[in-house]
Order: sequence, then C-alpha cells, then structure tokens
Amino acid sequence: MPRSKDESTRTLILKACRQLLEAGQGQAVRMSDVAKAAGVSRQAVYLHFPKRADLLIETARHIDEESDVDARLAPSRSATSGVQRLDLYIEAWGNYIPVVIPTARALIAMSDTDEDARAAWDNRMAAMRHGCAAAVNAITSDGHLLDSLDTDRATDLLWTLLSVGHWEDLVQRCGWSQAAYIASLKRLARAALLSDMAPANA
Amino acid sequence: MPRSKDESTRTLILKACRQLLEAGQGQAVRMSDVAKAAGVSRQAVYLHFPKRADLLIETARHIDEESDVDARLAPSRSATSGVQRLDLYIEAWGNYIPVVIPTARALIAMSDTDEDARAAWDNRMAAMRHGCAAAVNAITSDGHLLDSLDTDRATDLLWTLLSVGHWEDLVQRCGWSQAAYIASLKRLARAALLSDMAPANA
DNA sequence: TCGATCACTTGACACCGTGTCAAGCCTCTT
DNA sequence: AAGAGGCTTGACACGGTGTCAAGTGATCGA
Repeated sequence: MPRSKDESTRTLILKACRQLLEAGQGQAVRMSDVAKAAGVSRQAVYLHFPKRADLLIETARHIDEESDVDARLAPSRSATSGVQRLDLYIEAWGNYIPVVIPTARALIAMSDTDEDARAAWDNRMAAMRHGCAAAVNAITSDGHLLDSLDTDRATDLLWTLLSVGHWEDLVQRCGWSQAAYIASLKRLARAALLSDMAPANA
Repeated sequence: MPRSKDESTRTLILKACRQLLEAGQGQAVRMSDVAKAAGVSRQAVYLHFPKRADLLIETARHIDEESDVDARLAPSRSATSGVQRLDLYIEAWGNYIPVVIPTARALIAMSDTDEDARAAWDNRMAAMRHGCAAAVNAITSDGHLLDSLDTDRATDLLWTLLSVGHWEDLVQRCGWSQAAYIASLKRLARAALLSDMAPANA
C-alpha cells in the first residue's frame, strides 16, 4: 500500500515527528516513538531517514516549508529605513522562533554528539545572521549605527540578542508573553545598536 | 591503599573529570573516561558518585570552591552605587563563566534527560539571578532604573543578558575576546536598564 | 495474466554507555 | 588474628541507535 501521493509515508513521519516534539515537552523523542505515532514500522522510518539526525534536520526543513518562512521575512526586506528593517526582522524571526523551537531544541541537543546535526544547525544560524547583517547594513547606510561599533560587531550583537537561547530565557523561563518579548527585543536592539542621532521611535 | 588524605580518590576523580571536560572540547565525557583519567576503576567512580549527574554536579561545586566564587562576588556587594554594583557584578559573573563553562555545558546537556542535573543547574541560575536582582534593586534605589521597567522585568532582562548562552555566542561562536565581552555587556546592560537620568560612565 | 518491483513489515542482532551486583584483594586498625 | 574500609575485577541487565535478511502484498509493465 504505497500511500496516497500527498500524504506520503515520508510526510507522515515528518508530521508525526514534529507533533511529538511539540507535545512531549523536553522529553527525548525516540525513533520508535515517531514510528508508532506515524503508524508505521520503526524500519520504515530508517528507510526514509538513515539517522536520527537526518530525521530532525528534515523535520526542521519541513516546518520551514509549512510555515512559509520566506514569506515571513519578506516585509523586512522591503523596509524603507534601517530602523524599520531592524524592527521588521525582529518581528519576523522572533515570531518564528516559537514555531521551530521544539525541533530546534532537539537538533541543538544532538549537535553535541552528531556532526551533521551540528552542521545543519550552524547553517540555520548562519542564515539568520545574514538577516542581522542586512539590518545592520541598512542602519549603517542611514548613518544611525553607534559610533563605537563596526558592522561585524553590531551584527554579532544583534545575532546573539536574537538567539533562540535568549527567547527561551525570557519566554519560557521568565514567563514573558511573546508580545512582551518582541517589544523588549526591539527596545534592546535599538539601545544596543543605534546612535543618539537615530530616531527614537519607528 | 586508602590514598593520602588531601588527595582523596574522590578529589582525584573530580579533578580528572574537570580536566577532561575542559580538554575534550564538546566531546561527551564518559564515566570510563573519567575513571581512566583518575587512574581508578570505573566502579570506584560509581562508589563516590552513584550517577553521572552526581559527578557533574559535584564537579561544578568543586570548581566553585577551587576558584573561590564567593570572593569573586564580594566586590559587587560592597559597591557604593547601583551602576557600580551592576558593573562589578557583570565583571564577577562574566569572568567566572569561562571557568565553569565546560562543566556547565555537560550539566545543561544532562538536564534534558536527568531531573537532578536540571534541578542543580536551575539552582545555580537562581543564585545568579539573585545577584542580578541585587544590582537592579541598587539601581532602583538610586532612581536610575528605566521608567518603563519594573524590577522583576529588569532582573529578567539582566539575567538573560548574563546567561551562559549569551557568553557562548559572543566569545565562542563570534570569537570575541573576554575583555570585549565584558565591555560590551556593561554597555548593553546600561542601555537596557538605565534611564537617561543615569550617569553615562561609572 | 505473469512476474517483477516497490514500499513496507517482522524479527533478529550488534554496539555503546549507564548503572548494578558479587566476589576478591590489600592494607590499616585493634 | 579478625575485621573493616576502600578499591578492583568481571559479569550482566537495560535502553536506544543503527543494521540486516527474509517476507508480504499491492501495483505496473510486458
């Protein structure tokens, strides 16, 4: 029974994996769990994803597609000022974090032991960094970057402020609402990057 | 052969564990590795530390003692202004992070699967938070806290800025020097917490 | 209609790291 | 001489990953 075309076994597994990661808070999701949840044998999972790392990596990609990550980032790309670009990027990425975080956590945990997982996560973080760099460049073009910062350092700073760890700390450990997180990050990023010459509000 | 008193087997194991964690960058340190490094049987390790989590927790405590963590924190406690207390606390904790980070990483990794490890790490973070709260309170007393923040939120913010994740991002992933990290964090914390009324330099 | 192939199932097994257990050994104490 | 403490040795159970071989049953092409 080769499955209906649009609900291929592969997709079924990815959805099951995602769901388990989102449901089982902090619990390690095993290959057998995923198989059971997908209504498929454990070996079927290995047929599609040779290693656990592959499954997690592909689950992350699957989430990217399902939640149209490109569309989320579009607004910031068409911003008309550096500060606006900064704000819109923070909104886009900051609101995407809660979507990927369960899978991201699993991937990060695997990074300790698995080279592929590590590379995949680094890749994602590099991509995110490009967005940061773009915002910093826009701010620099406007002449609003803090004098004491060069663009690389500013990018480093913004990148770390937007790290998933920071989100986890504020939202999950401190119990901030998502809205409060976004608002705070906008303030923080401005305070960290902008010179006094820059406009105080967007 | 019951060991010389000041180099008890227990201490030998703790030192070996610490050394392995510091040397083997990112490699998972196994119980058998520790035993071998301590020149002791694997069972001897289990005799002193029933679970791997116990070993890691005690290693962290051992590091605290060896590097006199209390002495490090003393200066910030005797600060004469809020801003100074903030600076001194950032220096104390920020310079301690590189000392504990290898053990901390291992402990954090275990937190995913081990409840004791999780509790131990949460404890440490709670203690760190108290230092943050003290600094925030001192700033508040001086009337320098940003109007839009209450003390809890300000503490949350400072606590997340001082998280080990933030340090890892800037120092390990972005390659910042420790000095640059400390300097940047002082700026960032001031920008995040202080009102315009506050003195610009310490 | 036969037979090949594809997609999956079943069940076994190796490997690794953690944690447990039992027996033995050496040395220091009384 | 007896005991006890502190360690060693070697075995084993368990759980999770990853592998392998054989088998099943639809579907598709000749």
